[in-house]
Amino acid sequence: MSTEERAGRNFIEEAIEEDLKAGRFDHVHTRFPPEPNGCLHIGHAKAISIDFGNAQKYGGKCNLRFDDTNPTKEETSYVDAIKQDIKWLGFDWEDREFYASNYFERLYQWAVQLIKAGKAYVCDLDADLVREYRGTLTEPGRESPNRWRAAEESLDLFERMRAGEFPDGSHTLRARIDMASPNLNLRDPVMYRIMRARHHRTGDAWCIYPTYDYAHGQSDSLEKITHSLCSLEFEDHRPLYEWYIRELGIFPSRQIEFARLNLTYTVMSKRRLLEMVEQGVVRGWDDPRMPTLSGMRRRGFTPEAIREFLKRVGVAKADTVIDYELLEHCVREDLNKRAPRVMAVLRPLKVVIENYAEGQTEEFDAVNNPEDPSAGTRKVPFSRELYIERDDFMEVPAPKYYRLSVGREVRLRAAYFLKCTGLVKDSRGEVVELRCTYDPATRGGDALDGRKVKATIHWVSAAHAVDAEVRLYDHLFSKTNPDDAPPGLDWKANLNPKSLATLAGCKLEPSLAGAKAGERFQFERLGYFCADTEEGIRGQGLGVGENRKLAFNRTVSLRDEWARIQKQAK
RNA sequence: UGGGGCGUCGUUCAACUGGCAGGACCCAGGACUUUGGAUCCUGUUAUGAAGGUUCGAUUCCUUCCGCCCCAGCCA
Repeated sequence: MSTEERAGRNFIEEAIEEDLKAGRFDHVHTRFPPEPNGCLHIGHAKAISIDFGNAQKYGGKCNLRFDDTNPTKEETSYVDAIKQDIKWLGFDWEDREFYASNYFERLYQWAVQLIKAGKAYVCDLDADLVREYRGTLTEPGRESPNRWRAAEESLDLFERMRAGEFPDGSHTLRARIDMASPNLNLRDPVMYRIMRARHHRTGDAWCIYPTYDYAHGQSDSLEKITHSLCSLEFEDHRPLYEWYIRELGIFPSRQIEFARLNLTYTVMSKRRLLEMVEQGVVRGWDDPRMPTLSGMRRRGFTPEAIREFLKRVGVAKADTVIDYELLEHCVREDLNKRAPRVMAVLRPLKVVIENYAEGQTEEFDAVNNPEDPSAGTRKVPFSRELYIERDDFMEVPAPKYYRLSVGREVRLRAAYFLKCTGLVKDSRGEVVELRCTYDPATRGGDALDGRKVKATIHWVSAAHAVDAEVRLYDHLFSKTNPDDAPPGLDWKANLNPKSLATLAGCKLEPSLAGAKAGERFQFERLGYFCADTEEGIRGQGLGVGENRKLAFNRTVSLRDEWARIQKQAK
């Protein structure tokens, strides 16, 4: 292996290669182990790409395993959503869809084995007492009164726990390890708790459920996972997983921990995302402002852009907060290459071309994508009355503003030069219409006399335009770090009240009338937009039939030099 | 205070394991442009601190400082 190949390798890849070289494993088998208690977010996408990515890279396999050990929080609907998201991201677990709940009987038998070996016991302490006996960070814990109870007695009690003889919370099965361990996870951790809850897969078959800590390592072991990749907070749990594996004498996976992904201007914990969903701060898990994969999908992000983003983010052990701008950069880069250009006027201002005959129409060929000649051209209708963007006209032009103003000439994209000759105001003094003239000699956008214009603006023929609703999204939080809240307030105080702006009555070029849900476009000079999948017509795309309602979500704006200049001027 | 981790440009990842600290994003200039887009060029800024070993330290040693995680019958 050349030095070039070695360089740039992350620490997980180095570890895997060491293992392969040293013969600790002769292949690579990983797993992605979500709990079906919420939807996947971009942080999970990092884990997915590490788990599936390393399997791919080393010619191995990656399992999908639902860690469903807590029936009070888990639902089948989340299982389905998670599967959909992983597929969408572009990864495939083939037929290896597993559940920790598949192993309940096996885990139970192992627990029995540990009890018989004197390594586990039934404890009668309730939750409060268990906590009290555990000690603190600096003081050792105390032994449970039942710690040395005979194995036969524990066995009997454990069987009766399973049989449903005891009320919820009255007993637990605990591993007998070390109440004085500086690692609290080793102070006789709970293996089983009594919980009368219907499980999404096993129904009412069980009234005792294994804890995650008891189930996880053995699940990996059962699946012969070689490399169990997880996030940093489980580092302290590794000695516990290894204890179970050792005591049971079963296949030892190697756990390697990496830092989770954080993004500026957002929160990334399922608990908080759930809270926003439940409190109606957002419209659901797939609200386009959410960092969930379903939200990002609806927003218009591509799986390719997300994978590229993750690649650039890298893998390390230091806590990280990635600039949201990097994500934006990656979508723009991807969509620039693939999204067809169209013209859409979000805040319409009417233009009447005085020297263009009433009732006359013509069509122009507009380039679909200057980055991709094979994308071809389309027809765009033109007529005497147009809509242009309000922002593309200034009654009193600011310095360095070189769009339209009375007396100025600009180019209408793919059409003609247009000169503003006057304006019409309403009773409140607001400009409601521009009077203009066009130059017939500039058809297609070039002046034969060689004269130049400083700006090219987009437009839509009023008579041919289709109406749509367009949603403009901004950061969900107004601070880069939502936790940076005033004294006494929490992260919710930093919710951005302007994270959603809904614009009705937007005017789109007619080619957009048949846009299908999920289709992405560049609205020229504005940004990338995605036809919404929720509103409009279920399944068959938008803009047809009785339910006609076109709606687009802004994925990301184009980089905006003018906005920068304005900002600097302030 | 116990244990486990982590400290390299503003952000993130590198530096072939002792040899000129590099890339990407961001930012600032400029070129080009029928998108103030894209593209291209240029530029600013970093090894947490102090000692030590060495011809030479981001890398090895010592001490210190800072940040994150752990006291669920959550995962």
